[in-house]
Amino acid sequence: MPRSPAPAREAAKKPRARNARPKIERAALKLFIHEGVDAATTREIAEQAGVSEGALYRHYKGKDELALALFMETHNRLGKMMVEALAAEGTLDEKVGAAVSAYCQLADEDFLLFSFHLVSLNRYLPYDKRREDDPVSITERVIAGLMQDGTLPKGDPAVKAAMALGVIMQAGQNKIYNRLPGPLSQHKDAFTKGILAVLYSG
Amino acid sequence: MPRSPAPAREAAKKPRARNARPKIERAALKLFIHEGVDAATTREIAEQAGVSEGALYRHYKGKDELALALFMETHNRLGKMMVEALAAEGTLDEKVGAAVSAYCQLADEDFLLFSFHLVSLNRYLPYDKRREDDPVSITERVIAGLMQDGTLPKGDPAVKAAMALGVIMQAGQNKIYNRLPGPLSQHKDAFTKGILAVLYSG
DNA sequence: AGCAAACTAGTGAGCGATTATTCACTTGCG
DNA sequence: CGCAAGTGAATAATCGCTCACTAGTTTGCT
Repeated sequence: MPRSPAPAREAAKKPRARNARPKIERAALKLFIHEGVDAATTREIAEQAGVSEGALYRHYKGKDELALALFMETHNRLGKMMVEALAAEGTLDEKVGAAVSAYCQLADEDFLLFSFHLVSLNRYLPYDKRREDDPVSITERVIAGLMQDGTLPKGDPAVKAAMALGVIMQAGQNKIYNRLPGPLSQHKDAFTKGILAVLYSG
Repeated sequence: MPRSPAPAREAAKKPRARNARPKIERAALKLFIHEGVDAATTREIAEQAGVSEGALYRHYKGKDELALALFMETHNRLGKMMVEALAAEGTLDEKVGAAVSAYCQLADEDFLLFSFHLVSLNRYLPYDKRREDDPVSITERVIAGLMQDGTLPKGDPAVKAAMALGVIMQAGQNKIYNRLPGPLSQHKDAFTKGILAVLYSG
């Protein structure tokens, strides 16, 4: 008659995981970034997290919802940041400096989360339905205003916005490819000067 | 006794497709761009191309090889272009102007192929093993040289290269999102001025 | 405090659905 | 005729997700 548990001998039962949610999120981020959301399987995520597969579904409806939530976490913070930095009092140079600093800080604070946002923009940007306070639209409107009042040379605000954002976003991309060692903040002065140079060009 | 074909009556047999390869490539590009390589199924590609599923395997080993081939087609042309434009005789302004013109022309000539390259850089760049004449390395080396001889202010060539490339690459991205109507060439002067402004900044 | 019911969170085998790829066959051009 | 190209049903493998179960913690009642 086997006494029910009998934990004495035999391959010491694996202890049950605790606090699975953050483990899942970190593991998912790594796999999503390096393999892509579709290629990363729920089994891989669970294994990498040291958690069972079912645990994912206690916290998220499914893999897609997990990925979208991780994206939106950064995306929403980024939108707020941009509004705050650009709406503050001060010269254009100060505003750009503030926005760049905030962006670099976000990146250095949690580079995995930041990287996933950057490499997933293509896939998830359409989910940002607001079209009002998304980073690109904000930038465009600020630039259009500055062209009106003569601070910046006239031109196409959409083109200027793309170029200005490209200066720092491409730097982020290259950091993901390990082409820029060290924290992003290290280069914030270079980014600020570069963006301002683009803005005043024309 | 049924005569073998008997094509007379009954739902006029669908005519066999011809020249399947280019049809498959165009269909695949559209689906790869808008759904991603993993999400686009071989069935969808075949249907969109008006071709049977098996046809794909007459020309490619599989879906992944097809995607990589489409990426490399643009990637190799881009590498050659950069080398030609930047190695030519002339001032820095002329070189940048030439590179920008070539890039815009590539984009406008076949925007699907160009778009797929741009949105897939993350996935396929690691396949570019050369590390010698890939666009980013080329740019870095040119910039490093110009810093040496005093044409450009001293600084980190990797950062400058990222910022300069970002100016035009982000514009390409935004065109994919329909934020920049019309051909990219239309803005080549703005891109050239923006890139030069970044290069000289510091 | 003592105790058990209720609840929360983790488990992992298994299911249904989907997918990339194969292959025996067909077509039609040169 | 011979071969390159196209067909599509069949297949084997994989994957996301469900579910019945369980461990550990909190709650509520006496």
